[in-house]
Amino acid sequence: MLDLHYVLTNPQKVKDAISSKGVRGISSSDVDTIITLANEQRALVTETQGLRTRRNEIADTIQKAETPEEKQKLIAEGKALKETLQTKEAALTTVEADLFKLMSYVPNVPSDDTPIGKDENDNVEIRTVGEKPTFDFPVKNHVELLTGMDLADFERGTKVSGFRGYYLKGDLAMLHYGALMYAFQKLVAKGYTPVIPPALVKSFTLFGSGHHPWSGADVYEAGRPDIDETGKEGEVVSLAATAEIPLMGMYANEVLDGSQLPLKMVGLSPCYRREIGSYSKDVKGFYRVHEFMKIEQVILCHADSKEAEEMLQELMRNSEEIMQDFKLHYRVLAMCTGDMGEPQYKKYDIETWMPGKGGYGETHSASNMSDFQCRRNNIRYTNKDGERIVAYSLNNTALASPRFLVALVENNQTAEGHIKVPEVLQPFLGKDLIKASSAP
RNA sequence: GGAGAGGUGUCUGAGUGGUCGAAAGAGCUGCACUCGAAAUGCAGUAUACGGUCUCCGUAUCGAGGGUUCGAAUCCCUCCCUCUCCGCCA
Repeated sequence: MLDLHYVLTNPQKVKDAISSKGVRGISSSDVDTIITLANEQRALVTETQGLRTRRNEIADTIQKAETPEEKQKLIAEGKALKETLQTKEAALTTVEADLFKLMSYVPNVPSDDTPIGKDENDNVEIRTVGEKPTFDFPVKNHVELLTGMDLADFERGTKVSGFRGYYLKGDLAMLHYGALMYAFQKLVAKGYTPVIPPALVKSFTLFGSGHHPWSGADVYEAGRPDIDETGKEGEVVSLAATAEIPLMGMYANEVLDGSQLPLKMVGLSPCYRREIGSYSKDVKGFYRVHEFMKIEQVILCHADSKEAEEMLQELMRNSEEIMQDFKLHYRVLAMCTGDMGEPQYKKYDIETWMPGKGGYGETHSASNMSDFQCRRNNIRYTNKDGERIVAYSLNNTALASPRFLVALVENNQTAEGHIKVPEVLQPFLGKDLIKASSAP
């Protein structure tokens, strides 16, 4: 959510953001509606407050009334005033609801250094790190490789879980958790607070993170646990698509001590995505699945664009180090306006080389949200002067598995059909090579 | 799943229709006293919003709705917490 005052004073920037991001659910002309509604809202607030002032005066003087006639007169005025007030309050409620609905669709305004563009083709490559590996034998994609080694089972995964279901087995299961643990430990060593957050979350958290209202159907609704005998349903909880959601919700409606910021967290959680808009995309293998594990970094920092930029670069360094530790080749892209999503102020993706498809695949996504999420979640901090300021938030993937395994196993396959284990992960498996015959 | 108790400011805790944004105590801040500290005394100490913005107003006593000229207080619905029993990884 943007600050209403910002929208009122920078309508053109907001309109530009709506069109350059291609935001759903709102058009540039709605910004003018917002301005109109905001003016109406303020007028109605002033008016209702005046009416309430008079109501309170009446209530105050009514007992001091000298004569019954005077008292009756005041009661009559109070009754009439109550009706007027109710009408005005109803009007105000409507205006505020309309205003809130439009405001909830207003995207964040992208940073000045964000490339303007329509879709992923307009993203800008910032750097590449490492070398594309060369193979003197025909490379297999991870599906062929892992199915052949009996380390992954997509057929039974689909039998049990449905479309995009999978099993990780044997050394691959160990590699999965070993890599996650490696990344988790690395971030903890860097001073990030490790957090295992709930994956079942209330709706406000999805609004707070900026997933709602745009992502609606892509979120699994996990049910209504407090359904009663009359069939009346309680509050819906959803399966979080990322730990970012519960980690942002964690401090909702709280005022933090400014001297404690930046607050750095690393969350490990299962993630659930319906992938509604991606039915026909990446249907094979681990690249796009409905449930996976992810280690996510989240930072809450001061409302300072310089500090936020430093934090974004730190988040990038952390994730890149992990990829470098795994000896994987990747590139960093600056996301263009059309590909960055509504809540983002600035966003980078890391795409890792995947020999099986002969191309890069997104493995990390880093965002500076400015105060967009914190305003929706009402997360503030007190500064040195005791003022309450809406905080800034940032996040980046540390490691998402099994997607990253696509890159890891494909890049480390050998002519003999084995998979080399990166040195840093060897302690988790107790071996440096996963042999084709080693799977049960 | 069964039974009971309760949700008031930073905390403890009074308050059962108007004089209550809310007693009292604690805490915190400032001042005084002191070589300094403790103790003591005095004063201040919620948040959000609106305005004619060093001041005034409005709202907030778990949330929402209702009754009333007027609600922390009465009524309804919901949420949450705690205790005991049962079940359970």
